[in-house]
Amino acid sequence: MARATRKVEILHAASKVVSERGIFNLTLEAVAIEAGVSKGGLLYHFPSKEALVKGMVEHLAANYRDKIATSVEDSTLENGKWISSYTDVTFNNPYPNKEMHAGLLAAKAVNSDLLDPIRDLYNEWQAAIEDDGIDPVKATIIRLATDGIWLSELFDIHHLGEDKKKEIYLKLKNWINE
Amino acid sequence: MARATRKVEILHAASKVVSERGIFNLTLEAVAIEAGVSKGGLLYHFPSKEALVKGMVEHLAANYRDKIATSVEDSTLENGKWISSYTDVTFNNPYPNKEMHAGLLAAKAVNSDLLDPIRDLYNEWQAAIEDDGIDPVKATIIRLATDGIWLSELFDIHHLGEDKKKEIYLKLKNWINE
DNA sequence: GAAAAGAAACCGTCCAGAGAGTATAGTAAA
DNA sequence: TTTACTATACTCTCTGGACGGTTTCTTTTC
Repeated sequence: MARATRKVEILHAASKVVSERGIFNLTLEAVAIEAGVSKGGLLYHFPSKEALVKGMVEHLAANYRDKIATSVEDSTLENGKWISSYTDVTFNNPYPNKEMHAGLLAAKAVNSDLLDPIRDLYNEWQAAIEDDGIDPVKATIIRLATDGIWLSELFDIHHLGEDKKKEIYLKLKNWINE
Repeated sequence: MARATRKVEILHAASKVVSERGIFNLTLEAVAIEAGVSKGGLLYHFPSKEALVKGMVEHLAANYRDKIATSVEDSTLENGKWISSYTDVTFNNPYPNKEMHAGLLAAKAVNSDLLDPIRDLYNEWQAAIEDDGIDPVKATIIRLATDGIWLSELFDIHHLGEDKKKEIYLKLKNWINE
């Protein structure tokens, strides 16, 4: 309805196509149909496929950044705000992760330069994590372990059960304030 | 020359194409040229694109499994053989990782079922790691952290410097025997 | 405040190019 | 004779993007 919404709807549709049908099915027509828009309408908003994927990445990067930033602001911790927020959001927010998966795969496939917004994100977070009031090596390991779960979910390679995942989450969180 | 070699050469060529030019350039013709084989010759060995990607995944899975198995056999550790080997191989072996990246991306793009050999690998390793004589949660976290580095290298998102990477490696290795 | 004008947000078709896979005829070596 | 190819040509399908509409909103003018 509102105008900004349509673009976002299209981006969600694109993510959905990638998630459910794979990158090779990320065609303009498939996205248009999924979004309930004609091909012409899609191209009005995103003049090329690359522009569409760029939109996906930028959108999810902004989204993810906000989530983490909000979590950091709400944190009452003395030390380890950033790493704690990163772990919380990434472990407990299946939605942005799904979009992230689709966006990453699409960008990697279409044009690696499109990953720049993600690179910026990671540079910011890595810097914050290393200046988070706790041992930077420890903090980085916690981040990496969090990303490790991500990798296996992205490729659907190995799923730790929910219980094991929780154990790991708790151990990591606990380690922050050790 | 030898018959088994040609197939392997083609698989390497395919990985190279994916690594250097992205998944969308993984065409039969591109692989054939890269491998120094005609398109007909390529199709003689791999009758379809899917068969080619299947070959890639199976080859790298076998390769990776061997590397880890050899490392485990050579290990003199009482406890933590598996997790230690996994970390060693993954940190210090850029070659199988590059192939792994290409194979994963190609399989994910073409047909997720092709990832089954990787799933088998991970199931085996996860089982071994949980029965490795050390706290299974700790061992799993070490594995995940190792995979985390992987993720960022796969997407070329963020590179810890070699020095930081080494610090992390040492801390993880040290943690095994703590 | 109604009508006209213009911009924004779409729709639907067409086409050129590319790539997967087929077909086929031939070659070299073991 | 079989295996392991080369080389070329051809079919068939799909897809990105161009293009020329049409409708809906917004603003201006009288």
